[in-house]
Amino acid sequence: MNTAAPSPDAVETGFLDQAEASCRSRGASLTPIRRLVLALLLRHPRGLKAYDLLERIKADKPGASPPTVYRALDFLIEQGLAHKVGRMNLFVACSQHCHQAQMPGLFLVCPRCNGVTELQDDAVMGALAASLAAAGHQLESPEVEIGAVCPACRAAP
Amino acid sequence: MNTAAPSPDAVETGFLDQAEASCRSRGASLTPIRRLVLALLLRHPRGLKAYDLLERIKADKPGASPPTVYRALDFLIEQGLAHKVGRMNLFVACSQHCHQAQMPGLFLVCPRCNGVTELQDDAVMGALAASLAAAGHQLESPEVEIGAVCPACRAAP
DNA sequence: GCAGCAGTGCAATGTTATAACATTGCGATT
DNA sequence: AATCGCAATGTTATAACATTGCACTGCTGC
Repeated sequence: MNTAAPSPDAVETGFLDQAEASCRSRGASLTPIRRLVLALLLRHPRGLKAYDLLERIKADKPGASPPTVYRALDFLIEQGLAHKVGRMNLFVACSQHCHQAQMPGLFLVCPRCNGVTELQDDAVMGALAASLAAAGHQLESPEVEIGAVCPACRAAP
Repeated sequence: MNTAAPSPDAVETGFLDQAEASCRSRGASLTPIRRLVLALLLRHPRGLKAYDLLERIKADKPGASPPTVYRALDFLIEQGLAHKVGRMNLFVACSQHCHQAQMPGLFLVCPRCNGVTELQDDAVMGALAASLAAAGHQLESPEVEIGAVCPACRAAP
């Protein structure tokens, strides 16, 4: 239809294909179910709950059950393609390159709208890592989740 | 028994009394149930799950039910006396002075042993706050929870 | 063929949290 | 004293989130 710019669908498909390749390179496979879950997460940047996801999956796969979703999510999280927002039992796609970059990233979770923003700030992360190291601790994962009210919700209280 | 140093019980009671006073000064009251929950949390620095707490409360209050616990926890959290570890659905007493200091504090949560360490690092927190502000966000709460392997667990894998 | 394994379907269950409504206890007002 | 108002608590049920265990399928290498 449109050759001037890639359509959103094309962007999504591109991302999925890339994710698939990246999985394969690690000996894992992005099966249809997993790909579907990832696609759903990509389409909902605010994140989705496991059971919302389940409802949506059922449209394609009527037999889907909780384990279907959780298994797919575990896989995606293992592969660095998705994250769980602990606070809210919310899952989001890691649409950014945080898993490509070596530097850990910040996840800003808005408690009002559930929006998740990924923020890259090497100065902060460097300071944080240094401080943890000084205390003998070691960052668990490259994603640090922080509760912070987003600009939109700050403006409209 | 021992007049040379305060016993652990005395320390705990002192802390509870202090908490009670602090609540009263804000027009809230640390009722027996709430005090009991706080005491249990203090005795378990690794944190407790809501239903573990419930079991223990039942020893004193056989009629206790889930809402009993959750209401007490909500209250304690509101008052800055306890904190929920989102990741693990774990509740810990805020034994430190993080609620007295103006500066937000870091909560280091070890994913292996569930231990929670409170860390005060103004440089990191300052940098973090500045970075968030630059992105238009605002820290939600003065407690920032971070998954980090603790020294003990790092030493003994 | 068929042993082994990753992925999936399915049922049951476990765990965490809240809704909804009734009741109690206590200080203030009349 | 009777009543009201209000915070806290009791009680029941259920919603929401997550896992376990086992059976089955389809593939890959022998």
